[in-house]
Amino acid sequence: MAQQEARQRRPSIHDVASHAGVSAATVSKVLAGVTTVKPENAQRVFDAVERLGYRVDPLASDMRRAKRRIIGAIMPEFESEFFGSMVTELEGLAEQRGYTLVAASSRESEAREKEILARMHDWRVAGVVLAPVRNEHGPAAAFMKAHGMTGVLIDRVLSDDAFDTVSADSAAASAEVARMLVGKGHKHILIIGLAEGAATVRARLEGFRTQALALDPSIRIDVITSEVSVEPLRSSLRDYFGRGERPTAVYSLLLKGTLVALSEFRRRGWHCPDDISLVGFDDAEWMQVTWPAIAAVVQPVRQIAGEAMDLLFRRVEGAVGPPVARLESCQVLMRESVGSPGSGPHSGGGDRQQPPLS
Amino acid sequence: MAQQEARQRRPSIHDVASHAGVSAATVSKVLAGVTTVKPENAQRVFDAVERLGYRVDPLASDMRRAKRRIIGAIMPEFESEFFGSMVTELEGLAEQRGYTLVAASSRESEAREKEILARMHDWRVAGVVLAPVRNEHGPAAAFMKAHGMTGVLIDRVLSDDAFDTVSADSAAASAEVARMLVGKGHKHILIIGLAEGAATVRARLEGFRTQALALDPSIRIDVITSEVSVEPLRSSLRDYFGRGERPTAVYSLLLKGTLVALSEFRRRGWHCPDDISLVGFDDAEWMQVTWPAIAAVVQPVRQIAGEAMDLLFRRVEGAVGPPVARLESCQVLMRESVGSPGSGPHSGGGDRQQPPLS
DNA sequence: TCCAATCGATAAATCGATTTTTCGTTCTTG
DNA sequence: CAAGAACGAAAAATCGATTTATCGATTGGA
Repeated sequence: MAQQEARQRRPSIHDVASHAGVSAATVSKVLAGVTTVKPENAQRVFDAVERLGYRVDPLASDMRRAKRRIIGAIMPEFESEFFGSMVTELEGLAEQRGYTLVAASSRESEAREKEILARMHDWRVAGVVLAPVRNEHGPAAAFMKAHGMTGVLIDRVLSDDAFDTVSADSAAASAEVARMLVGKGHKHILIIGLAEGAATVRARLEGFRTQALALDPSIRIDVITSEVSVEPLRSSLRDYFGRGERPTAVYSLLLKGTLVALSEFRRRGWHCPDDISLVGFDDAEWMQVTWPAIAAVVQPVRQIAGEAMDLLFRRVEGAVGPPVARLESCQVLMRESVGSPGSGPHSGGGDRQQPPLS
Repeated sequence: MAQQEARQRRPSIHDVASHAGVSAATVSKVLAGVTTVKPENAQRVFDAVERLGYRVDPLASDMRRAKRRIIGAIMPEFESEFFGSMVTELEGLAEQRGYTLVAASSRESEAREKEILARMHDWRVAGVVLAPVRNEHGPAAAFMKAHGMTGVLIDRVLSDDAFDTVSADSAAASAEVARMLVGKGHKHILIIGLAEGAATVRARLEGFRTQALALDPSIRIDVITSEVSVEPLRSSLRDYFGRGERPTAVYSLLLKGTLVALSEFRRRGWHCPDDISLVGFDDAEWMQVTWPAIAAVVQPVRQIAGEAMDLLFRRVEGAVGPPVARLESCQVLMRESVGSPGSGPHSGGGDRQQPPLS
């Protein structure tokens, strides 16, 4: 392995050229695989490359093209397993195609989302994978449209008139949850969620409601949502239980809601599934080892990432035609947090409230 | 807001120059804030910039400098809260200084780590924040050294002779855990961990052991570690309990271990803290809402990221001198998973094993 | 033998900025 | 009033690669 001095300037294509006794243009062609180069010269170039440890500067190489070999990825956050593995997948797929992935977190802010997008536009990225904070109608997607950027929208999105979209099939998964809960005999179910404005969350809600009512029209479905953050949701939930409402099952439309529900159950000393059943949309590693294990809808991260990148590169390579909207199907994992109503030892218990624990 | 046609070429500095009736050099100077430009011309430049919606191309702007305004970040994975929020913090700090953060996951592979590093070297990044897979002696750090890259090592690292390092003060935190457990009367404690070769994990182990033995020389400390993945750890743990070993407390040196311990407890029908106490190094959102809440050592992500970036930029700006090794102190959060031995209703219970649940 | 076609490789233009050099004015000052 | 300093801005070089235009040499056919 050719090693060069540490603090020295890196060899450029001209250094390779002079070492090989050819011009820089020839070096470029050899490295690009052009066949109209005399084999002898090609060999000299390869030797010089090896000797100097030369590597193409991707930044300089990208200078001349209108679109650089960079893909931007914008996620609402990096802290969750879902978006974390999404970035990992996207990174691998971009890399496979010789592109560099630049990921940024919008931190659940639409304003920041747009700023990041503008910055990526400055970088002249070839394409963007955007997981919008809210939905496809936000300022970020509008910016992409206005500036003719190529991109794909994922996750909190259903379909768009300008961009391809890929997301989990929330409605189908929710319907399956509904079949499961109704099948177990639940007749009073609470649904909790955030940001009802997001199309997918609405799809999760409607998918559940439609299926549940189709199976049993007499079923009672309560819904608690909060527009902004988790804290209002927590207090709404506290009020709801405080009023004496006793659903036999809770379906949380998102991970944060599952956590809120669990902590509220704890405050009140309720146990799953004896006192109440719980299912959450979105799975996490801890949910299968905690006691009881929490039933969850597993999102197909790999499929979403793969499909998104396929669609994106198709567009990058110039594909035209109307945008497509892909739905990838989820898996519903039954776990111990779900039981039949009235079967547990504590069922029908009163307001055995415990003092707050922290 | 000046809006331009979507599919049109973006305006370059020359477009701005001709619109303003000056040279490109003057535009560059105005935008750089050089004061030797006639105010009238500066105004014309600003007007043209506004009218055309011009923005500097960061890639072209970086071409001339030896180090580009890019910071590379290499993490072992993106799926955990710890590294997820680390990336978020690093991204914000880089952005504040006008740099772009390019994050990549080594996926717990040292080979991949080195490849990514080579790619970042090709990009001529100004600096790298490397969270090594194993420790500071891996091939990645060697590569950085050999090529004279500037960088900071974080997390699974204690100190290095070439790079500044920043990590959580594992030893101090573990000592505090030891004081806590010994204080509660535990006399037989099991420690589980992965990759004992990692300096920090060893520090966690020794920090605990030293403090615990200092407080009570008669204490029994068992250690189960696995070099590679979690599965060997799981089976070792199963064997250990299967042999009839009954520690009253378990201290897990890392998050994955905490999950493994919890699931093994579940298999056996043991409950925290009645049957056994549990403390984990590294905290996660779910640990405070699960039942019982799991005691944990909280790592100072913000401080680590901030300190790492401070040190890195100091080096990027040319600071010399011997490398420093920073330790940021952790917080130990007591939660319900910890109790006194022998106080629970099930204590001393036999091998009440349940069948595997999945 | 001479002109044309072909092949291989080089010179030069290009990408979009920054930085150094050069140059023409204007302002001082002896 | 002329020489020199000071100032402002344009021209040109630069970064490292790619691509187009150009050029020389060889080969072919007429």
